Amino acid sequence: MKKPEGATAGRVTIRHVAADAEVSVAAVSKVLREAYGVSDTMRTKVRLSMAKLGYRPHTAARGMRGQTFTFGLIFPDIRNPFFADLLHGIHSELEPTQYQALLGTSQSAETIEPALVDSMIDRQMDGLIIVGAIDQEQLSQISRRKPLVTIGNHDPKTREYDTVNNDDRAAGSLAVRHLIENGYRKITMLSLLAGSTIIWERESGYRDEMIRHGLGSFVNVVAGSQARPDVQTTARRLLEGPDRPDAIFCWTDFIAMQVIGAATELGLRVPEDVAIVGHDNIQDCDFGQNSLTSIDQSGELLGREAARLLISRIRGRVDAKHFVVTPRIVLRGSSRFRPSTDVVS
Amino acid sequence: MKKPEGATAGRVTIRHVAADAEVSVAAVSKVLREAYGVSDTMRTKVRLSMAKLGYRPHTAARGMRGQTFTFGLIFPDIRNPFFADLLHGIHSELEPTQYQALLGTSQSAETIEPALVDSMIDRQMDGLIIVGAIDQEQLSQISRRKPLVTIGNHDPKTREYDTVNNDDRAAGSLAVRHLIENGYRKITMLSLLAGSTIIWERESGYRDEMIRHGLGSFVNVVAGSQARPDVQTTARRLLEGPDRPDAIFCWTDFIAMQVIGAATELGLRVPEDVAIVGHDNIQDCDFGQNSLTSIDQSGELLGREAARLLISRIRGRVDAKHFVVTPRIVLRGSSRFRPSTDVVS
DNA sequence: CTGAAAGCGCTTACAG
DNA sequence: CTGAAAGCGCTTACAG
Repeated sequence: MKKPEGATAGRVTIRHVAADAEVSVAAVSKVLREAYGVSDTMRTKVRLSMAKLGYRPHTAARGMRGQTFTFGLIFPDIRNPFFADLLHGIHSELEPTQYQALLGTSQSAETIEPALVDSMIDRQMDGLIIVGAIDQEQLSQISRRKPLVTIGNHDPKTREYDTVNNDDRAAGSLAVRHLIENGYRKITMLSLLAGSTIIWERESGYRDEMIRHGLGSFVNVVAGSQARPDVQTTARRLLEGPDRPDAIFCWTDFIAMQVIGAATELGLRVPEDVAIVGHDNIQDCDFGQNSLTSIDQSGELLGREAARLLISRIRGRVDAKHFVVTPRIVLRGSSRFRPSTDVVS
Repeated sequence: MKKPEGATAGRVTIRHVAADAEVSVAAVSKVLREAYGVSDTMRTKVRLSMAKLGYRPHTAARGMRGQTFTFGLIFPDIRNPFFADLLHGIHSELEPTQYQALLGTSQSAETIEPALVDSMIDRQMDGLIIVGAIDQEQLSQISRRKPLVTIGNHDPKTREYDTVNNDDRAAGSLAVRHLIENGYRKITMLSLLAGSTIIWERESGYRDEMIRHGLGSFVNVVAGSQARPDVQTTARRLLEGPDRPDAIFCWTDFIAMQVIGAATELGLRVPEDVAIVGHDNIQDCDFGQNSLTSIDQSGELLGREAARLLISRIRGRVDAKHFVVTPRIVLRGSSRFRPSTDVVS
């Protein structure tokens, strides 16, 4: 009585249902899977017995032969609040289905651990959604083993898996255009070292837009790590340097917040002395006293779409889909005013 | 070739390992489980073959008879950033083990859906960690089916499951004591409607400490929902009312941030006109321009401890453990100054 | 349309 | 210490 109960103690199985409905075990299985070739009468009988006995399918047993109805989610890091939006989107898409998501996160924000992928495959996930930086070769290998959808990995040519992305190039342009319209010129981009395709896209969007406006000589991409102390150092160097930018476009809000913090500590006013634009439009952007202009890429939408694609892929689709969502900019206090310019003009 | 591969295509099983090591299937299973009664020679042989063949245990198959090595995590809502801390703690504790966590979240922040619990049980989770409000009767039922640890549910008398908690009573006291020391008197608590044990504890900590300092007549607990519009309404009513409190202790940072936002919009200065203290000490407390005094309950520590308890419970412990962590207060700008008092004294 | 039987990859008594 | 065999709860050809 004190012993842990066996996994199957008292469990109602399809065998019980079959007996109760006076049909074969195979018939029950077919009803369960909504498979072809069951008469209406039989289906009704079986459904009735299932309800009556409170039958619940045993996922592990199903997983032995078929599907586990479980998706593996691989996130690089849960602490970036943007991922909460993604997760929310995935969950809401899955909610009406029988699928559920298993989330695994790396301890490091920089890479995806192969061990995590293996562990998901061991657990017979029906499919995988991988978020973040991981090399194409690895993805290609994974896709041969499991249906795969990536988020935040631009690879529009691949035919092996689906991709879901923000139009990151447009995001870079959007940030620059907004800043220019508000009179900023010396616009620096704070980017990520050891970046991924999304970073490169954002960088080139930034660069192209600067050049388009004749500001090629101000193009300056400073790349650092995501570690908090590093960000502080980089931000301070940038803000205290002889040639302080008048605006900084940060590759993610998380970093932008820290840059604002550093600027404030240095006695600089945002946006009067330096404007800041972030990316992701996380909830914190207008939380408390924060007011950060940011590019919204709708994590929720990206998550929903990824879940949708994975389901359709599991259902048999084999051609690759590449979903891109167009970002929009959300204007807030961190970039709104440009007094010096206003005064001049 | 275009068909989805069977779950077991080309898989290396214990049968292959057994053949390669020239031992029985049962022997391989024993080595795998580090079970009793295998000679060193045999263990070595088997391990060698496992490595050589790249054997990986099939979780679903193990789940049919024994453990799945997977924990089910049930969170009320992923969007409160405090949960990221919990998750992080759980993950870091599990990392060196063979256990993995499956996270399920409710769409509603208020309650745990029973369907979620069922789904976890169907998936043969070895144990469950449930975070947040859920009634004791339901918990008691669940604990009869699965090893269970709760976080954020005070029930020190139960013998059926483990609990991991912040000392929420101390938290309430701590907030009040700090505010009083800084000269605040009219301290209101913003609490949660349809609360849980943690809320009640915080409320009584607040109340007791107020009374202890002879401020019983200022005791005022205002309870609202977590929905954003509601919070705005409640905050505004409180701040615009005839009898504005000079300090507000909010049951969670998430709410505190919104109260600060509302105060700022109303032209009130924080902390000069009204001090704010939150609870959870989430990362956002000193993110960007935020500077929120908050009670730190170390989500990471709570998460780690919950994971540790669940493992030991699965390993056979049957007596209930109740872990309580003592909170500390982290002082920041939102409650630091009390000019009017300073001037008077 | 319906069902008997084999089998998925493990674990667990049980016998040697 | 070691292994043969039954069985966990399903699904999947296959035969009727």
